[in-house]
Amino acid sequence: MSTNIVRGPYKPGRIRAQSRDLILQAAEAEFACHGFRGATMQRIAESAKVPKANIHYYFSNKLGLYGAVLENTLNLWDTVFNEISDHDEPFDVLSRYIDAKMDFSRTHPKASRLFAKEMISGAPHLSAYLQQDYRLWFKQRMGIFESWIAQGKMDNVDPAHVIFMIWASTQYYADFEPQILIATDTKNLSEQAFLEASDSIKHIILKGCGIR
Amino acid sequence: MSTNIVRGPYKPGRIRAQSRDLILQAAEAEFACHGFRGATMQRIAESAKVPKANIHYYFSNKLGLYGAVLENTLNLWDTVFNEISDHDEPFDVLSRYIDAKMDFSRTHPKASRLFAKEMISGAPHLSAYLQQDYRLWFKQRMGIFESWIAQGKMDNVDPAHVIFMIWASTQYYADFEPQILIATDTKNLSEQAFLEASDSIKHIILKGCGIR
DNA sequence: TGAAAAGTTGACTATATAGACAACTATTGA
DNA sequence: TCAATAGTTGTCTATATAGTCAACTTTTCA
Repeated sequence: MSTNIVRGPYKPGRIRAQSRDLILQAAEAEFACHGFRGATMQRIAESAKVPKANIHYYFSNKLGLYGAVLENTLNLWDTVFNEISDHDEPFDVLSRYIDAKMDFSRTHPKASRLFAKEMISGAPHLSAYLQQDYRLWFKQRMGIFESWIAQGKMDNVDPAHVIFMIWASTQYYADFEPQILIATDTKNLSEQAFLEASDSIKHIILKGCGIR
Repeated sequence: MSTNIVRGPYKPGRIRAQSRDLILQAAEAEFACHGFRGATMQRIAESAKVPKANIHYYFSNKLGLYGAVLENTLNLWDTVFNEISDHDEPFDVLSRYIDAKMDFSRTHPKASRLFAKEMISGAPHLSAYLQQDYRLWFKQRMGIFESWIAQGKMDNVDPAHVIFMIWASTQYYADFEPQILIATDTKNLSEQAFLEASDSIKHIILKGCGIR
């Protein structure tokens, strides 16, 4: 006797590759929370509400999925930070940059955490991507800072450390949210809280670098 | 015919629980790199150069081992930061605190990363530990800052954000080392590099808060 | 309209992993 | 001295996981 296989309902009509996005979103959350090795395809599938086999229809394997998520995240990163225009005055440029980074932490905490996990793990999958463009971007910004210092527009502080402080301080509100919530005894970080944090960081960085 | 089991050499004479420390160290590195779920007992065993079964002799299970590593790390944390004495002058107190945190990042990067991974994952195993003492410590420090502000010894910046900036900036040099190495195009962070970073952070934080 | 392509699905397989276990060796201490 | 205890080790088992597969349904387009 041949047993007819009983299946769940076939879900049609998702416009082309909508499933792909569902999977990418679920994967982003799962990888951000548990890292590459800690994440499981099963949990990603459940979270995306698709069968696990469906993931393998869209992505070659776990590493391929992870790569796609990382690429997605880096693109997001770029589009946000390319909007920063090169004003001449350090006060304006840094104010805008800090606001933009802080806004990114608020609106894309999972992307920030994914990036952080990858870095803490030694950036095994990311280092290839970053080698080229990243250093160039960094060197250019360093140059701008140095010209500001030469023009007496800011104190003689190593620009690298200034940039690291900005990155560290702004990403902290996304990556270490639990620590902040515990310390401040609150349930979640409001948009208001982010704005206040942004103001404090701007005050300290700008004044601390002697920029006015 | 009974086959005699061939075994590797029995390694005797390790003074009591020396193996335990070997395992704890290996586990710290593995958990710091891959997180709780991404770490495997097999890799920890290989890294510690003991058979996997030996781990289960000292620790009940994977979660027990993780808990022991976390507890170890937290104790380390405490002993380092309890050395900070309560000077009256904010300049001295914050200078010493930043130096101490920075030194911790340099000498215990794995502990810092383990802590970071746990936080980014939502602190599932840690939140219970932190609830009690942590908030108290934080509130006390906040109070000190507020008295400084009232005495006109520093600008009126929300103390919470100042503390977060210090934590973020100092931990960054341990947690995001790969990013720093890529950006600055260097092989590793020397003690000299840490000292320079510490000086930059102190300059910006102290001046930025109007402390002199 | 109908065959081919695109997309979905449950079941399956091979492997990796956490943990249990029994057999062993060294150490202790009465 | 010798039995009890502490510590070490290879093997085994149950389960979890990544990835495969063939059967299915819908969509596309000539």
